[in-house]
Amino acid sequence: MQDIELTTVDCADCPIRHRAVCARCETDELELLEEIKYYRTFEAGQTIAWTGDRLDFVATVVNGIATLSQTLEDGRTQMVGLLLPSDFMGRPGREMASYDVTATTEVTMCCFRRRPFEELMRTTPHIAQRLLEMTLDELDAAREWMLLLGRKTAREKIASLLTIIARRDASLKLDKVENSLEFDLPLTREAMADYLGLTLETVSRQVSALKREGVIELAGKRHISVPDFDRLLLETGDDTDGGLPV
Amino acid sequence: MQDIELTTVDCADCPIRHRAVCARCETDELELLEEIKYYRTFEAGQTIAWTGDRLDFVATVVNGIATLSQTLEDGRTQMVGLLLPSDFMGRPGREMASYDVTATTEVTMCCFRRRPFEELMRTTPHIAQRLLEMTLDELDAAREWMLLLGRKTAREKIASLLTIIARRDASLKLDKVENSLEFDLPLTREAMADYLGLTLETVSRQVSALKREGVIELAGKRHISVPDFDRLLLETGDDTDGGLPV
DNA sequence: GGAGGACATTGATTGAAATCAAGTGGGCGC
DNA sequence: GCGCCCACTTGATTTCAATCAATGTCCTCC
Repeated sequence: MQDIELTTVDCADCPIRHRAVCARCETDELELLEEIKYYRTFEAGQTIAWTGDRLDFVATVVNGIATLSQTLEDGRTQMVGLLLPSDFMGRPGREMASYDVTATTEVTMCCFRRRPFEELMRTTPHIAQRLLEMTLDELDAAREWMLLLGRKTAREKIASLLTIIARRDASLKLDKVENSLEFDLPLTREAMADYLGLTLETVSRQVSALKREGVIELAGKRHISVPDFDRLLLETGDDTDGGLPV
Repeated sequence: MQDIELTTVDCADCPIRHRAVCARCETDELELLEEIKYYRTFEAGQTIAWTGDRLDFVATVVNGIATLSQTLEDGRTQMVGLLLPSDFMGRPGREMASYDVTATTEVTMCCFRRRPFEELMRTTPHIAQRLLEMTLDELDAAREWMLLLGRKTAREKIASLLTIIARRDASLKLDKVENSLEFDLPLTREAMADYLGLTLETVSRQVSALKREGVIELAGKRHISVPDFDRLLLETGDDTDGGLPV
């Protein structure tokens, strides 16, 4: 758990200022946060917390990718969440980590000591409001993942994961979602397998199959290009229509 | 969606007063809620909301059981949540239902029109605080379910479901959790299958297998008794130790 | 009391993904 | 440049759960 103390960045210049738990804060509220925040960096592969560890801070991912995962006695593991920039880690009111948290890439986190943060939540409704909103979104995402884990085929799972990564990537780059796009996979085949409830061999086979059939193209192991995004969407098994109101 | 208007019960007499979204409210705050609340009853089997429906209320389950489920284009369905007494339904700030909500038994709900409720959340931090807490708990439950869906065997899934129902039942009855206990299954085999990401035949086979091996005993289709709860726990694949801090 | 239907069990067979087992290929250190 | 390691691919086989197909068992309603 050795890590590097970083120069603290001014909240006003923070790249995720408008999406993180502090999104709704006014300038004066930001100043309060600014006082209790500190940065930490974790290397790729490093464990940020183990299930059951005492965790004295909560944090926002500033950049990099981390995973949340759970493990059964005999070692079977399931990833239960992906922490991307602006995502929040830790639970106010809880002393211990509920999941294993691992840095997939190098990760920088904006940390707050838990006690002062809990106190701020009480006095600053904007923080609690935003956290509720983010938690509700995460719950929706977890439930969508339940549908994938419980009912989708291996091929649909892969297509769904690629879709999600492609969308997120496009939104970060502020590209409009064109029908063709490309991106890098931030996960190993094994991490993909842990996310999708598959084995790494099955992941590899399905990626190969999608490539063979021209749904995706590979450059190296990790760079994917999708010539026809609608075609990929068709492979996810999801409703194709957006589900807009009547 | 036809339903029966019930005589409104005084919040102070409400059986779930201390566990629901209103748990933290003071007497004066309860009075505000009291003004905007109304009861609705849904029959067993009735659909409370379809995904994408406009939903002008949020609600707390007072009694009965309802399910949240999602469906793929071709009809495969996955249950993503179980609403038990005191659980909250609907999302402040969202107009449409995100899931199909179905009454499994007869269900009574304590409803609040969405707009006034959202307004109350803004002015009454105790409600927002409690809702955040409940949402975080649901997120934990959803993630535990992801582990089950992604990595457990059919037998482990059944054992896990029985464990959860047994525990909840014991907590409702205020029994101390003895090593032997009994309860009724509130779900059909099909609903169990939808929850566990299995087919109803597999559910039936695994229940039969656990019975054959003496892990459980059946009286009728739905009444289960567990002679040795630890034995059942062993079948869930979960860590046996409670995961207490070091 | 019997017909009909919903819910459940059980059996036979198939099939998708896991498992077991070699390989391949690229990056890195020496 | 060589070898090694790691991430990944591919192949052969097994296995668990799905699927297809009968029954069985209540329960309700005439």
